[in-house]
Amino acid sequence: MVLEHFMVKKELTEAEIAESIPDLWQPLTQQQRELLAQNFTIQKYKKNETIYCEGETPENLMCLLNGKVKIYKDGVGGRSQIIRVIKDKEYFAYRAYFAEENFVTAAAAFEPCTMCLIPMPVIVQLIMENTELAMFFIKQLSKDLGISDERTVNLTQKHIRGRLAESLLFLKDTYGVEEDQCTLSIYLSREDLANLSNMTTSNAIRTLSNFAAEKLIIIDGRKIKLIDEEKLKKISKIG
Amino acid sequence: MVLEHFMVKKELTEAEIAESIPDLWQPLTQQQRELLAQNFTIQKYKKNETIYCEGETPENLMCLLNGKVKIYKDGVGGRSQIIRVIKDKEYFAYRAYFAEENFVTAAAAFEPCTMCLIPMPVIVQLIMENTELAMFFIKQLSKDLGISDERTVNLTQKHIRGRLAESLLFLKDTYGVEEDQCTLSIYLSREDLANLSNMTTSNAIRTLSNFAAEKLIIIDGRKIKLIDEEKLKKISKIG
DNA sequence: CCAAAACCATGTTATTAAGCACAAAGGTAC
DNA sequence: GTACCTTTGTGCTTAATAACATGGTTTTGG
Repeated sequence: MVLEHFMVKKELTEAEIAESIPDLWQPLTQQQRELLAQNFTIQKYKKNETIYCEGETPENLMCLLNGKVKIYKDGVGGRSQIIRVIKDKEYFAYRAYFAEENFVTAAAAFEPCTMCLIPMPVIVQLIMENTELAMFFIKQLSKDLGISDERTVNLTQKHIRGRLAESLLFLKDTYGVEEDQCTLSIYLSREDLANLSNMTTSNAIRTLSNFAAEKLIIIDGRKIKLIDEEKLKKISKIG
Repeated sequence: MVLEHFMVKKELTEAEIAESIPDLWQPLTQQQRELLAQNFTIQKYKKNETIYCEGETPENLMCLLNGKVKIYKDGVGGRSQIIRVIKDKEYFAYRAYFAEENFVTAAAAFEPCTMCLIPMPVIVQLIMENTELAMFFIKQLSKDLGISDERTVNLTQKHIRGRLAESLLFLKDTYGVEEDQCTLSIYLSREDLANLSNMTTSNAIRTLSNFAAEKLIIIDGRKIKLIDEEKLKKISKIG
């Protein structure tokens, strides 16, 4: 599947760039900002399009400007596991470069996405020149590692209901809700929900139906309303 | 359980320090080395002693000089999960400080251990002054994050035999073997082996016995000899 | 619009792993 | 040495989850 991207090396104003990637931009000197602006590319992806694959060599840091992205890993027997999800203004695709590895995960767009790309060598040069930027990445990686360790335990020790409840709450935290304050803003397939919660698609469907029967949620196709969040938290906590 | 440590702020020679923590030492200027040497403490822990607990506030970077350490997390229902293990010359206990969190894991000594402690504020100061050191931590965190992501999928998707086989091979890779080239250098309880492989102690015992019956390993108490490593790799791979 | 494909739902069965009970072996303290 | 506690080993039972089968429903693409 070969797909065309809009690959735009457009002359964005510095103000536009600054707003897109404030965490990266703010610590930089004027000279460093110019270097960054010269190496700043915008790229768009369609819904469900693959962004990168396991085994590929990382080249660019990516920052999601808008849309929703999943980072996942294909495990044994065709089962896929969603490792984390990316939302607006989050950076990704840089870990493997820093570790001097190829990607161990893949990334795909849940929805149409716009992101900006910056070549990793430029990022490394900026880190070398700018201590504050280095600390930004150290902090980001440290947080992600903590989350990953936490996730390992949650996915392995909690039971199905606990894992699904946790995923629903996680999706609310990450992508938020619509105007009614309870409909999740992301509409996932049952399969993605299963891959996020480490279970088979059948079990995601079944457990979701059970939650609906227990009036914890209301489901309408892919639209999910969280009704009894307290109860969901309890289910998530006890596993 | 309150225990006394040997807390030695001894005047180690610079050569001794350089040998203990080469990755940290090598990039530093003479002035930075002096700062580090002034803030360098040696501490010893007994077998099975707790090094830090979940929820505590991190204060020091630790480098294991000799011994073996487990980083683990207590999950639901008293089950414990070993997240990673530390060997000679590896750094740990710094992630939470960088992330500005309390520890989300705990650490304990598998065996009698000696380590050195360096206050995290000193480390941060050195990182701010020394780009090469910053890159060292970025790389280390990036590698650990990749390992953690990999581990999440292995622990969730592989079956019991695959997970145990993987743990045995992992222990060989990490801590090595004795002179006979096949006896694992680390003698773990069945419970630790279970916690490393995400299974109950009963299942670790049972599966280990099965491996022995299949002549893949020889067990003699806690001593484990890997006999048919190829077969173990195959079991680990197919899950 | 229609056909094909993908997705959702539900029931049934099979497999896997956990839980429990108990006995034997090994270590440790006194 | 003896008593006690921890660890290891085994068998059996039960619970949890995956796998499979089938039918309905929605979405997609021409």
